[in-house]
Amino acid sequence: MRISEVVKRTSLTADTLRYYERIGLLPPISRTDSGIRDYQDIDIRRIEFVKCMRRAGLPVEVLIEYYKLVRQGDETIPERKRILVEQRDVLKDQLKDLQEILNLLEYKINVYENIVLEKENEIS
Amino acid sequence: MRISEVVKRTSLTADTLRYYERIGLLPPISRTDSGIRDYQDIDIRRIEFVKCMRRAGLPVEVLIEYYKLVRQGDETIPERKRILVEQRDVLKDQLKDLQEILNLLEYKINVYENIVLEKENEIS
DNA sequence: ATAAACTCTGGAGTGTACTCCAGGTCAAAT
DNA sequence: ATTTGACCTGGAGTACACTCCAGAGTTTAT
Repeated sequence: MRISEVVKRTSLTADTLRYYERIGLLPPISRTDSGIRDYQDIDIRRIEFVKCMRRAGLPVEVLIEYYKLVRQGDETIPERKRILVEQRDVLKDQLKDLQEILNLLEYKINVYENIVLEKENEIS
Repeated sequence: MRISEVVKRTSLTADTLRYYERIGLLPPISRTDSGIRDYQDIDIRRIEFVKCMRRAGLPVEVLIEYYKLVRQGDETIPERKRILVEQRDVLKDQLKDLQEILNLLEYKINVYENIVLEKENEIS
């Protein structure tokens, strides 16, 4: 499928898709005879995984490293696992952090809510 | 207290603290006669809140806007509350997202774990 | 067959949030 | 009194992750 189709499916931009390929975050995509990119389903799955990990804050550099290991074959599985475990732990910490911040926000919102209510009482 | 003390307490850098003041994310900090910053406890509390909101991904611009509203007095309370509520909702979505990504990571790690175990069985 | 729409490359530009000077002043210790 | 270390300002530089061209070729619809 052509790049515009991938744009629709992944909601990444064509520029981003080409950029990812350029920096080695995606493999060289197969081309038609005239040189136009022809994405396969497997490419889409990889793009989705990349998208997902990026949303989780995993730096592009780490993902490139990860796929370099994938290309090197099965003996890199422990190293790949290490990367994922590390990222999981980062994510876990982040999740805990965000939960606390969420609580703080709820508290602050509540404070404002009460101030507004008090003002309304003063008026009446 | 001087900036080095604030660095210790908040683990922000001196450059960042001065930068935050420059862009109006912190108020002008009081100075000694010779022009050296002399932070108060209230400044620390504000810095902590800023730090917290930054970790949650709230853009610096939004925080500046928020403190602009604080300076304008009580009639901006509903608007301030709106900002916090908006950020809370963003955070909630993000939290859900991250939870899903965490699950995906756990799954992937498990897959690798199983591959490693299978290999060990082959050997024995 | 020709206009309109899509795709290509390589390189430059953008936004966000710092981070790092240079060149100078100030404070504390010897 | 002078060395050492902390602090000051204004401005330039950096890192990351895109994002946006210009100029050229390709495909599709009329």
